[in-house]
Amino acid sequence: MGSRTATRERLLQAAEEVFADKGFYEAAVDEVVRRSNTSKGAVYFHFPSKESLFNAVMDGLGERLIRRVEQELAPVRDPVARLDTALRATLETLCRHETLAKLLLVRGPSMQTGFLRKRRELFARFASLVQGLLDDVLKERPAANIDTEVAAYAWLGAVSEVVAHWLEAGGPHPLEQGLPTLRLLLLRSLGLDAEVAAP
Amino acid sequence: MGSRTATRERLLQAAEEVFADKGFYEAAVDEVVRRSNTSKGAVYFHFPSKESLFNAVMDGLGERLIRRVEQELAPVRDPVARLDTALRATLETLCRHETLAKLLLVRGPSMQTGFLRKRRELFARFASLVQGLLDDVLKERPAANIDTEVAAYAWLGAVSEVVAHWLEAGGPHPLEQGLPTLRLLLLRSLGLDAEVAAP
DNA sequence: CGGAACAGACCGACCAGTCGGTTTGTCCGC
DNA sequence: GCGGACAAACCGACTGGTCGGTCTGTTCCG
Repeated sequence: MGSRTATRERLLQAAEEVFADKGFYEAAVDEVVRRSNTSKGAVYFHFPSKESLFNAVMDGLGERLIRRVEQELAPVRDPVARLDTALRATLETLCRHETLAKLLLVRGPSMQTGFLRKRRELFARFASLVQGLLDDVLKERPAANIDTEVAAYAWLGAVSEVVAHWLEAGGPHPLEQGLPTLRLLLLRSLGLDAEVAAP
Repeated sequence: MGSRTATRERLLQAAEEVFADKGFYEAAVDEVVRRSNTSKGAVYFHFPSKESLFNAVMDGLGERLIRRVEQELAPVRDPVARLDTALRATLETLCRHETLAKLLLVRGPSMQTGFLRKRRELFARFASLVQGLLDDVLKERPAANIDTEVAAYAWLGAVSEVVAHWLEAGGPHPLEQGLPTLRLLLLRSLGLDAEVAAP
């Protein structure tokens, strides 16, 4: 039955859950063991350390998130629509996988020095993607002197915080209440009042 | 000389530094002791636990930040100018006190479950302040259907992320490059193109 | 039989918190 | 204006528990 490498997946799955609701430090390796019905031996057979297990989890989640967004982005050509799509896809993905969102935006930070590097990497990738979208939009619209690097990080932060507020404190739902407002703010901030009624 | 309560300040000061560059878990109480030239006894005389020491630090910083912004806000009457002032004051304060910024926006999260509550509290206070400012601006301008709660958190997130990116990765400086862009995005997103040249 | 994949008892470092003791300040009676 | 009694503030060696990581098996596939 469960091929040998399936154990690795069970570990990653369990680790994702445990890290998501305990954070790195408060999560005990033994808890991951319990929740995956494996053993300490299995953990340290597949991963050299707790930290590397964590990193594997984060890498997996980050990869999935970015890939998902890029996939939805692929068929869309119009720059404004691409921006729009990216925003929606990101919110959708984060809402659909609360574990991911919690780890990335709330619990993730609840970890050690090493995690900050991981988070930086991921945010940098995402930011550069967003920056590209912004550049494309602004290419033909002299929308004023906007530093698109700053703007990209600002938007990452905005989305993160809205989702985090929902996760932590039961704030407005990112998709239902959040998306319309964020969309409006985003388009407006780029000087695109006309496009408010796009698909 | 050093009155009794001065020790408490030394402890808070040292704790602030240590927590800021180690995070909660990687910071050892003994390190705080070393850096404050006191003793373990002093720590546990003034604070019942490591966590309460941390909370005291966070409360102090949060209080200072909010008070500073409210203070700068006090003499300003025009709603748009108030928004503008809040943005600038926040960025200035965060840049001037890197320790504060690190703890609040980067390292802070690197702590345990209890911190999330503290962070939530602080962000909630700040968000409600910002929401008030937004409401005032939008009161007489039918700037469309913006959920000001969402918008407030979005702006907190935007500012946080820009500052964090600067702290962590040496991104654009929040005041020099960040402020102009953030200001533009903010005003634009509220439909205020005219005011771009205010003081 | 050999080795890869796992099980789980065990170890030891690390560190928050304790506790008996020492110092410093304060207040009183004389 | 002084001793001494009491308490608040502080010191630092020690401890007790926790948890990441190891190590000695055991299983099972080829």
